[in-house]
Amino acid sequence: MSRSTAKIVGSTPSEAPEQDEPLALGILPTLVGRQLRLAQLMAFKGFVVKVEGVSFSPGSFEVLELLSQNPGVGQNRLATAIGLDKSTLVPIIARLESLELVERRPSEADKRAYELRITPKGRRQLIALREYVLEREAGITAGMTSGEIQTLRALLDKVVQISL
Amino acid sequence: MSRSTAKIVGSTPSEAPEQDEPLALGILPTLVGRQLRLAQLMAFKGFVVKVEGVSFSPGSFEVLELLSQNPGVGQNRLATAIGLDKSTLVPIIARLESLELVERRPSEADKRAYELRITPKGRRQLIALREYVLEREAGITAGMTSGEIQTLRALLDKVVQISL
DNA sequence: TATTGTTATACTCTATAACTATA
DNA sequence: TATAGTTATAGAGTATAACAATA
Repeated sequence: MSRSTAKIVGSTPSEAPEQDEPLALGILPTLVGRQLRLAQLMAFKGFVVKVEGVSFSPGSFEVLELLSQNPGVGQNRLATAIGLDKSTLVPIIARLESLELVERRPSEADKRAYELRITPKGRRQLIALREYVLEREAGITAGMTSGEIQTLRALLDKVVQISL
Repeated sequence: MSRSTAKIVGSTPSEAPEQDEPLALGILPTLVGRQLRLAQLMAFKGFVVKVEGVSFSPGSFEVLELLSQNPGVGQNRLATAIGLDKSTLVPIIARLESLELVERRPSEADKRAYELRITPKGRRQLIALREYVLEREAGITAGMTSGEIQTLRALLDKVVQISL
């Protein structure tokens, strides 16, 4: 991946760089947006959890975590909370249901709706998933002090909030 | 729709939350990885530049920026610098070429290779693109002091470097 | 009329593998 | 054998629009 060696910025070389030297990056390294993209790419590279032979994406983990905290919610509210469209959630829930990690029960109060609950099996796997996720976290924040981690979280939160 | 009105904070509620209160998020907000994902999502939401009726993705911008700094590079090195596979770059370059923003010239030294150069037209549009990108940057970092921005960039850089 | 969840569809971004033409 | 670039293909991940049942 790219290296942000501080090369000459502001003047354009007229010849191609030698094969072994890194490309000049111009203003790219100064862009928070790009750094955000690269950092996120790195953070999720190879994110595949395997619990009991089943693999999970970050999205599935979030669904299980939210269901463990909010038993009985419907798909609409769940989608909104994760920041996805309701239609996007359909295949995710379907898969989790077929794995018997999530249960869909018709709501009695509202016959259009379903109540989603995590099953005991789902809860067991969630515990293993949390462990994996926390390991990844440790990898992402390796080399940072706990103060830096807190700062990073706070600043990222600002980015998330601002653009809402 | 009668539900328990007991609000349990800090432990897992056994009933679904009311419609109007937000979902309990558990450990999710403490995860830097997730914050990274959300922040990136927000930062690039609706990123579409229109210059002279042509729209550009963040990827196209990076290609133009890198070509303006490194005239004559080949697609392989360019792909590596952006962090993409060489095959992924093919359609991007093809589009930029058909728009006459980039020129592909067969290398004389290596008959397998092409030398990529940004055209004058491409350079003009790049200037407009830079302006848009810097506007987005301002949006992303709105509400931050320049010290905070520097800190954020440094911490994101740590994430990028660490995982290499 | 509005909302819940589903379906059908499609777009973006990305990668892998196999190919060609050179090196 | 290895490399530059292309092609074909496929997989995430996401969205929009239209629909049936229900509110």
